[in-house]
Amino acid sequence: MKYSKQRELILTYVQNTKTHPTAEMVYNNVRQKIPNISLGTVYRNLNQLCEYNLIRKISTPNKIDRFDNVYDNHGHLYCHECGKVEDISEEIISSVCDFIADKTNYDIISHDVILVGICRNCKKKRR
Amino acid sequence: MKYSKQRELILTYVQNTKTHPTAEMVYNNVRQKIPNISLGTVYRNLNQLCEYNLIRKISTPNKIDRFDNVYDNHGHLYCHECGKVEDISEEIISSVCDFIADKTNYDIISHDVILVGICRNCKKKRR
DNA sequence: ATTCTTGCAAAGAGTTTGCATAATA
DNA sequence: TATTATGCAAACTCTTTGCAAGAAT
Repeated sequence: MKYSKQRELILTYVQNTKTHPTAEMVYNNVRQKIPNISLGTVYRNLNQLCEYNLIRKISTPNKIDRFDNVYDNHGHLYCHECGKVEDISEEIISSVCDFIADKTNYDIISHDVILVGICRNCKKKRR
Repeated sequence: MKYSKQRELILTYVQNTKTHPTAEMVYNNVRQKIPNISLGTVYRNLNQLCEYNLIRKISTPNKIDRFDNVYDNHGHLYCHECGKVEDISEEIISSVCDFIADKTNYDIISHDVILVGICRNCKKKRR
C-alpha cells in the first residue's frame, strides 16, 4: 500500500473516535484538513483499510455502513430508535458466541455480532 | 386494509417459505401468478405487511432486506460466506437477549437479533 | 362515491467505478 | 519511470414515491 495523506487521516480518525462513524462522518471530518477530498476517495480508502484489517465495517439495519477500529473482538448494539451504535465488550460477546456456536453449528465471527435493541436514553424518553 | 390479490399472494408466500426471501424473490414468485405485478407494489406491500406486524423485515450485512414470518421471536444467523439466513430458535435467542440485556442495560428487541457467522456448508467447503 | 391499490416510471440514498491527472516509490 | 492514489462525475443497486388509472368497500 502506497502512502497517502488522505488515507492516513481517514485511518487515524476511525481508530480514534468512539462514534462508529459513517463514510459521510469520516468525509466531513477529514475535509477539515483536506478540503477538496472527495467522498469517493473516502469510500475507496475505508474499503481498502477493511481489506487490510486495519479497520472494520459494521452493517446496521438502517443500511448505512459504519466503521470502527479492530483493537479487539467487541460486538455492537444498534439502537433501533436513535440509530446509535454502542460497544458490547469482548467478554460478553465471546460467551454469547460460544453459546450460539454450540447450539447451532455455526462458527460465529465474533467481530460481526450486531444486536438490535433500545438504548438507555431512548428507554428513558419512552416513559 | 383493503383487500388485494397482490397483497394476499405476497403474504402467503412470505409466511410459507423458509428462504427468508428478498423483495426480488417475492416478486419473482408472485409474478408466476400475476405476471404484470410491479416491483414497486411488492415493496409497498411488504412494508405495509410489516407495519401491520403480519411479517417482519430482516436486515442483513449485505444490505438487501429479507422478509420472514412472525410466528415467534426466533432470531437469525447470517452466513457471511454464502449469504444464507438461518433461524435461531426462540429459546436460544431469549437466553442470549436476557444475558446481554442484563449486562448492557439495553432492552433487546429479540426478533431483530442477527448474528453473523459461517454456516455448516461453507465450513465444510473451506476444508 | 369514496378510498385504497395498482403499474409504471422517475427519483432517492448510499456506494462503487472509469478516467485523466497527480503523487509516491 | 512504474505504480498507485486522487478528484470528479457518472453509473449502479436497492428502495421509495408521484401520478393517473383501476379495484374494493
